[in-house]
Amino acid sequence: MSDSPKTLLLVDGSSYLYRAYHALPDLRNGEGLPTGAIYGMINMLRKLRNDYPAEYSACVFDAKGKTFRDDLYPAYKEHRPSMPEDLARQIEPIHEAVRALGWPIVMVEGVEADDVIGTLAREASAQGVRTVVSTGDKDLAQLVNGEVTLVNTMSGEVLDPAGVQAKFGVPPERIVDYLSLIGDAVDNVPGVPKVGPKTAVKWLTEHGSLDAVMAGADGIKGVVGENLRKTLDWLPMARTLVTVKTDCDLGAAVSDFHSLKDVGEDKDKLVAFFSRYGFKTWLRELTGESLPSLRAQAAKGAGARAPQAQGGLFDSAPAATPADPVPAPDAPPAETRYETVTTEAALQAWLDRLAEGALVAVDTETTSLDPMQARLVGISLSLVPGEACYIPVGHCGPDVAGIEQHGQLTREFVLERLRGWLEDPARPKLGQNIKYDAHVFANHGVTLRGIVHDTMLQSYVLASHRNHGMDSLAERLLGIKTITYEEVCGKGASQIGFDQIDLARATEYAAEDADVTLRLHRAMFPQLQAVPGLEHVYRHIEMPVSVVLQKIERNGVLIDAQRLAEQSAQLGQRMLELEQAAYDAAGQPFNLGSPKQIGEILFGQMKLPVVKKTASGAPSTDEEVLQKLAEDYPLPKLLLDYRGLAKLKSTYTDKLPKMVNPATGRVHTSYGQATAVTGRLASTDPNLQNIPVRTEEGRRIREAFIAPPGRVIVSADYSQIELRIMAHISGDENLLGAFARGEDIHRATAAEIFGVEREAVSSEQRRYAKVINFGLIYGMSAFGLAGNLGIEREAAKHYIDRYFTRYPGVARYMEDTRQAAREQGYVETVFGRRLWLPDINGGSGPRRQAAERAAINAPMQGTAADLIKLSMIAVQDWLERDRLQTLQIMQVHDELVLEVPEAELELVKRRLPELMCGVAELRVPLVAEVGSGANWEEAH
DNA sequence: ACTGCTGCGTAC
DNA sequence: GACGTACGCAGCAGTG
Repeated sequence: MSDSPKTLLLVDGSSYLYRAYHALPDLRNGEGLPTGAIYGMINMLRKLRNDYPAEYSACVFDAKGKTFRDDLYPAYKEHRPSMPEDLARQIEPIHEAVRALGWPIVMVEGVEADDVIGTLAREASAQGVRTVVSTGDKDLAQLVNGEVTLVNTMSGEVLDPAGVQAKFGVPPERIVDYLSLIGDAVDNVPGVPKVGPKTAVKWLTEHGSLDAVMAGADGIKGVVGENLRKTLDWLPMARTLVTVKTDCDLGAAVSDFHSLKDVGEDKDKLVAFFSRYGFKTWLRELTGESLPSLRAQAAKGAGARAPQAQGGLFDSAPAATPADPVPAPDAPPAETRYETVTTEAALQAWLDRLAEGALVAVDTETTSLDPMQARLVGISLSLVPGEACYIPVGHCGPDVAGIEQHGQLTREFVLERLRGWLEDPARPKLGQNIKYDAHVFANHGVTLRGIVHDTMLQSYVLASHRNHGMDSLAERLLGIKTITYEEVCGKGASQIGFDQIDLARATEYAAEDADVTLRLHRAMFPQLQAVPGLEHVYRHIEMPVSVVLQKIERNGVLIDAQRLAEQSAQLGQRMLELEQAAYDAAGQPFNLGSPKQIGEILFGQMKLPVVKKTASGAPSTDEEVLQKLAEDYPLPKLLLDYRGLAKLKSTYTDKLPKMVNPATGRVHTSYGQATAVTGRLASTDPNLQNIPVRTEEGRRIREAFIAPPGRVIVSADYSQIELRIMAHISGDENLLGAFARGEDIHRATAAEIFGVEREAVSSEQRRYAKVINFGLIYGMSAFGLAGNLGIEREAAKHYIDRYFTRYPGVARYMEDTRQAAREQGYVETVFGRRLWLPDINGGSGPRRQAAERAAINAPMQGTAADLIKLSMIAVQDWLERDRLQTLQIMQVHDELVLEVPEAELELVKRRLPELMCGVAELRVPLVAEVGSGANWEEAH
């Protein structure tokens, strides 16, 4: 063994092509040519060159031509989809780039890349040269030994013999056996049916080798044993196919690996290439245009950033929506100065700048996406576009006392120095979804105050139907391709925490976020100010409610987990009984949770009539269908009952206890404030806006939403809010009159439609009227109404006509709204919130009709959302002003739920509905109904 | 194992 | 195609 063995670096180019193509977004250069795979490939080769200095290297690609495997097994790689067009167009450019970077390319006709790599690695080993193989393909793990290592450049994973053992459960020399057993679906090489990684490892561990497994096949029980015996004849062929050859004839061109030397970059070619494909950052590096020193320092050794967008990237905005400002195509790249703050002096310098009182963009990096669990890893700040700092406080390793550790200031020290500014309501702050950052600071005992702007909410108010993520906003409005979190931390199983990222790379990413947030504000806020209604919604509804939402989320709600567990047990018991009954009715067991299997039983075996089909053409088994079939057969009813119980158990009684935060003992939902296009909130993790209420069974879940001792739950909901808004907007005299007189609105509607006195309305008639009233809000057609009521379409049309005759203002409103939507491209709420409808003119028939229904619904749903948001702001303001102990804990679209000390109960029950009804003066009275109790069910 | 889609069902 | 806005479950197919 030599003191310094030489290294051969082999890149499995073919496997990386696909991975780079799929992993990266659809990048294109100025000519519209796809460049994502090219970019990924160059990036990867540069990184490899840096990480693994090698005396010899090559990039290996598959070549044309049949291989020995095709001859042995004609079905080899059959069914594999052909290469996507956009990738195929990048192959030639990739070869060109690889050559320009100085890498030898090896392609041998009739030999797969894997076999080329195997052969070269073996030759190298024979001559005492180490080999590093860079690949994303697990099959090559069979090549690993003392001299050959595998590296997955995209995940950073390095596999030596111990690594292979750890990853696969078998050593490298058993990988071939392992692959033979499980097969390779991608290459269309079958293994033993029903044998996956687990079974393969188990067998190989027990018997030692594939040969031994085959020899002992008779002793293996069960279906898998049966399958193994059936496959015995095939397995030798499978082994041959999955074995990488190490003795190929590579021809004269690559007679041995000594010829595989890096010839160095061809700068002229690279310059031409980078400019042709629009890789501006790399171009700048090559042509020596220096970057600002701090920026360059931050970028050192961390790979280049993605190329800048050049115009082809911008999705074309629907004609009717506001045009995004697009930067001039030849605008010079913005210069950036990003600083990593790791000393007391540097922190003080930033504190001095903060003291000047300008608007500051704030962003936090953390350990978790869960806002209540996230721990602070670093803070970034920006006061001037292009300039930002990153203050790391939690990178690598546990906390220790003092003001400095791991080359960073400690979290306690930084937060104490920043606390005065962070908590000062007079120091204006800006963020992108700053509600999240407020939670993070709160997790460390710091109350973020002075939140005046949020770019996510600006985007939402300007165009609620578009994306509001920072990366897409930056691209759309600034023409900047930002570093994504995924690029920094990876994704899926290989994702690592931000605290693991080195400070230079972390600064690049985090400081950019603060910088970009500030720049986005400067791009969007003037647009908001240009439309008074939008500025009003932003300033007086969205920004203040954001602060309230953060408090509500933090308050959380107390859950009686014990009670839910009991319910789960009962539900599970009854499900078992239903399951058995269903098996008996069907004559065989099947998965009751699988619509597909239900369909096979009902419509395949039992030949029941197909009532309707799903979107994909399969026979539907939804509630409506089962309901109908249940009239004539017993099984559908069992399935219906089972489904109802399964839903309750899986979604609610099992799930909610798992969502209890261990630190607070309560459930903390997150309200999405920029999710629903109409202005409504959305609740996630868990969704507390769809807790059952309609059935007796479901309502029991609400009994588990409780108050702690000495407190009660109070709930107040707006009565008929959307119909009231319809009356207000339409100005229909008849409808306004009914509300003014405080009538039961469905009864009044029934009296009008059926032409009877209020007192003479039957419950059936009232039910019809209720369905019609709801249908109107949703823009329902005669067809829909007929389906819903189970009546003829003609009859439904008759009722609708009758309705519009009695409420002509409503008919006028519907038509006016469609008209306005077509002319303006948007509709508005009473408070000026806009909903853009790109399909209202441009869309195809069905899409345009859907847009028309959305146009009719949005002003009502959106105004209701505006009203309850104003209520939440007013209620929170009142509670804090009067220093009450009452907490707001939930919002469910037209309902507010509070947790109230008994001493404040009477006050809250009186004042809460007053506040809710007083937030706006409409042409109809607003009515809120309030209730209280030991749990949500009692209060509702 | 992970991802994304389908089918279904819950809320207002 | 036919009723608007959401979230999330289990199953399942495709992919690594």
